[in-house]
Amino acid sequence: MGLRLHNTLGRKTEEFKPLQEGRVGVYVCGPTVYGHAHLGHAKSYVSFDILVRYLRYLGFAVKDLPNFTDVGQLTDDADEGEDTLAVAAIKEHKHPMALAEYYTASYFKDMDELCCVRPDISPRATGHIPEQIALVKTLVDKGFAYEVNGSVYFEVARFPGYGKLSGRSVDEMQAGARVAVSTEKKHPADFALWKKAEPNHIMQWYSPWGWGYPGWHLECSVMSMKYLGETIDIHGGGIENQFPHHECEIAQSEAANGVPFVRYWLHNNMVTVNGRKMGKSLNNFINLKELFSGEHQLLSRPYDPLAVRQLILQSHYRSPIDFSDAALAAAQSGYDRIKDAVISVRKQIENAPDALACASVTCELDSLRQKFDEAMNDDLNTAVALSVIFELVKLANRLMDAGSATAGTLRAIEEMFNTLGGSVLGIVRNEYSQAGAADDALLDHLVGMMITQRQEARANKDFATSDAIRDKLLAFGVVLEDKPGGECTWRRK
RNA sequence: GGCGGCGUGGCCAAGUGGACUAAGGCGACGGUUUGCAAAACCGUUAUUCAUGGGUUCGAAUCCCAUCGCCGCCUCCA
Repeated sequence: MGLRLHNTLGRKTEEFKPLQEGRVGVYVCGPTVYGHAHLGHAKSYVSFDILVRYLRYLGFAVKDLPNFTDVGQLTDDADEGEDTLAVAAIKEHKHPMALAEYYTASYFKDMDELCCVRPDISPRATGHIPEQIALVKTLVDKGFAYEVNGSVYFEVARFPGYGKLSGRSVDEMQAGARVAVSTEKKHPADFALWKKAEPNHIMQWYSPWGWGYPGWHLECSVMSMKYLGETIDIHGGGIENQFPHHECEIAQSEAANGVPFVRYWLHNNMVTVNGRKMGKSLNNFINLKELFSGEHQLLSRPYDPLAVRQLILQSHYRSPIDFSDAALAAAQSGYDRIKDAVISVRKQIENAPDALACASVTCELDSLRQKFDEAMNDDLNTAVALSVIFELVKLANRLMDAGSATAGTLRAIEEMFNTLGGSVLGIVRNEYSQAGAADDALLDHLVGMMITQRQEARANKDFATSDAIRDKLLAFGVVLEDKPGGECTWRRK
């Protein structure tokens, strides 16, 4: 059985078959760059990073396309709606484009820390204004949209499929409408394709309807169409965007093109912090820089970015995840265990007897890989896939404890760590800054001197001195470990 | 008001009709090792899956009810 994905359109887990054999286009709704990336971004983009990595592991040529929203989206549907980017720009006394640039760089830095692979293309909304205008024109020409007073609205009543993704009907929404209805619209559910700009609006472009700026949902339709085609394989995003954002994307795209817009809709669930929705006003808002530095009142310590990644992978992307200091600490411990095992395996390869891999181990590795593939094929069950990595850790440690592993065996294990833990899950690095590494040569010598002193003290049964040396080094983050043969090794804490 | 989801050991979490006498991680406890540690390994840690009914030969998994929690419906991942 190949890869099966849960398709929000239809709410079923289906066999994944791309439109073109061997090639997959993935569009992911990216961030609005008016602030630093936070835990929610981490969950979403790690989830879709895993999708892309796994598709590549399966041999697909993947075109990966998360966008940046750098023209502010409206905060509400009314005429006086404010533009989030413009509001942030005014607060920070910067041009919106400078702001977008700054936070785009910040976003990439954080995603690099989380080991998310860089996208093939990161299209910006402001770079696609002519295309957006063209799409609005098409929709007007085809009778799906109407102009009122310099703004253009999509007429939902003309598109019968509206609501098929989110399972809502236009009538229900009208009944539950909490937003003041714009007087310009024919129907409350109609949404803006193009908005007329007031003279003081900073970001505006000239269009057939006068000066204005694009509506909320247009960029995703336009950019996915431009780079991936009229029908795309996979569109991902946060579950909160299911409605109205994705529903509107479908309406615009399908009305304009007359073909299905997206074949598989994937939505990741939300994060909570200590069991509550994360929000700026709730005093539980944690961004990634705070998480990595530990500088936040809800955190007891800094966390390794990959420990955060591991925590995300420990639950399913469609389940909500609760971030708490305890959960992060537990993930950090587990992550350290994997990291230590990988480092040990790599170190031991040089000293191990030079012989081929042991057949029984090869056999065990095969079954682990099979278990891993089955888990990932089942709608990207990373929790089970990660458990395979822990089984690999146990196997590796057991073999190293026994001291009989050949270089071939250890290389086979390392290869599994690199492929499954590294290439697919992204929690195993190619290199760790550790004892013996080139950039640590000086440190290795210095710690080596301390170890020699301590060994002398131990030989004289001067344990007060030997323990003092160990404690002092620990205070600097250097852990000493005595091995059975009397040898002592060190590692970073 | 409408829509959706969740409740599994001390904590996180997978499993969603039979191989479940419930994976994995964290933690705790005991053992091996150690001068003592650390790390690693071995073992123990849920007869039970919010509660009460029901369907079934069989239910953590399906149905109904009750309680509790969360999210979306407004820019948001």
